[in-house]
Amino acid sequence: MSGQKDRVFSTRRYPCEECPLRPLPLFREFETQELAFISKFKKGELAAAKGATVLVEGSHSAHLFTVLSGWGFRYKLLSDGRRQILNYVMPGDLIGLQGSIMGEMQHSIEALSDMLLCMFQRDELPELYQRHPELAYDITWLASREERMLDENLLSIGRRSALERAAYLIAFIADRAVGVGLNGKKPIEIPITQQHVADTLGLSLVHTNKTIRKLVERKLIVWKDGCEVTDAKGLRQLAGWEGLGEGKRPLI
Amino acid sequence: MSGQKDRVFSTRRYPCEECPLRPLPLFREFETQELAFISKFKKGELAAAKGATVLVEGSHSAHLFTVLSGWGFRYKLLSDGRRQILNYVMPGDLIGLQGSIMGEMQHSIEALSDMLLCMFQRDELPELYQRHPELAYDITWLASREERMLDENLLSIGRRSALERAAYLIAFIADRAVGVGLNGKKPIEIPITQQHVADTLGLSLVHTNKTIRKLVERKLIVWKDGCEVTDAKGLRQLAGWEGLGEGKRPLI
DNA sequence: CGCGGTTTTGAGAATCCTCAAAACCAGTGG
DNA sequence: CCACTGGTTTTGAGGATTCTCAAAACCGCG
Repeated sequence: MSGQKDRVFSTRRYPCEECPLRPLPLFREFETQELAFISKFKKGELAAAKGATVLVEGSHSAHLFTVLSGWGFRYKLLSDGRRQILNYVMPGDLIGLQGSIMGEMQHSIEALSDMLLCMFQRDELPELYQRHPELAYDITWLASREERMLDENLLSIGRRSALERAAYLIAFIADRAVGVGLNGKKPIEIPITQQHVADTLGLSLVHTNKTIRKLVERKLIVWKDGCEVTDAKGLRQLAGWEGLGEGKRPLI
Repeated sequence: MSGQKDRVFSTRRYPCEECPLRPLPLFREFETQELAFISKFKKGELAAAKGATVLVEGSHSAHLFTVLSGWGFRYKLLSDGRRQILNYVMPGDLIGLQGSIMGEMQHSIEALSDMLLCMFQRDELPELYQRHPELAYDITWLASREERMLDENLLSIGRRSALERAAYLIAFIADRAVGVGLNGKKPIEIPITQQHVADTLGLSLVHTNKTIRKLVERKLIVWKDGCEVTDAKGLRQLAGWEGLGEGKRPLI
């Protein structure tokens, strides 16, 4: 289900000044000075292969990361192996902050596809707070955003039916994905298995399969090596969800 | 289920220097200088009566708060009225941060008991970030902590059985409550109804009742005008939960 | 061709839900 | 003091949802 190995550290820099993400309309403009600091803050890049564990629960990783490309997911395990996926991570997301701020990681992160990550040094975070209050504010902003997403997910798992839950999940991921330009072609393709969906929704694999089948019958999605979203509006409608309508956001 | 009214603003100050919470062993020591700033940051106090809505989803409240005394809960509603309680708030918790950082509140907060809240001005937050990086860091710390609690709750709702879920919830609340000295007598008394438990666990009221009854039969709790925890260890064991074992934490 | 991972299907069982009504209890007004 | 009220807890019963177990189908890959 996961591999610890497959990690490749590359010191070769993807210079922040030529960041492929930053030009996207989703992200706010940054001062040259801020950019310079971030560039200095960045210690290198980490390539994680599909299936690799990027961060492990219980560890005290010295790093935190911003996703440059690829997909991943955050999860927790119960002692008997039951798994709950907490959220998905995609380009622009800051990961490992919890561990950096509070010490120990309380969740794991696994790569859903090959990923490229910007690496930052945990112990330089205080310096960032000292010297760049706006960036500090941005980090809090990102933490609040994660909290907001978790609130939504909790609402969904707690109070929506299986079908609504599935529709919400896919609509939610699709919405985020288009924001960061992950839809190369028209329909967004989400590289997940039905086991991931089950572990996200808190359902069994069998029932998840039957639920997804209903979404396919309704022509809201196509399932083919992952999920292709064909009718995002229909999904939102089924879930009774407005969409996340985010404005500009920071990118560390 | 809630009342918008019952809010009493009192300008009378509970001076930060005589904060009843700060001396607790749970909270980290603060520099005189930091304390002075917080004291200036604090604009007054808000008394919320039991059942009052402290913050409403969709609003752009000009304030954020730290709970001085009393209990409350954060929740979200689906358009048809289904309610999900996201977390409980108790003394020392900072609330309304999401709204302050990101603009609009995306959840509501209701008082479970009479509450007393320290009021801060949202638009002075940037100044705090400018002038007191350590406090800024503390705020991020608190946001990360909330995220961590949500992760745990999500795991619980998604992957634990009804009985385990109930045990976890009560053990979790109890653990937090003893930390902030909410157990006047021996057994911790949690001022919630079974409807609250149901809306937290994502269960129906009827099934919640039957589940709680099992906990009572096992002599883990007593239900009498709310929940009295008689065997916290037993609850943790049933839930397969370690406890939160928090170290020192900040108090804004 | 065989293998492992993923999806699909069937069937019976457990969990959890809804509906409905009663019991209980503190507070209120007559 | 008592009847009434509203909120909360309890109980019963049938039904829907979701689960587990088991097996087959499918599919890319070596």
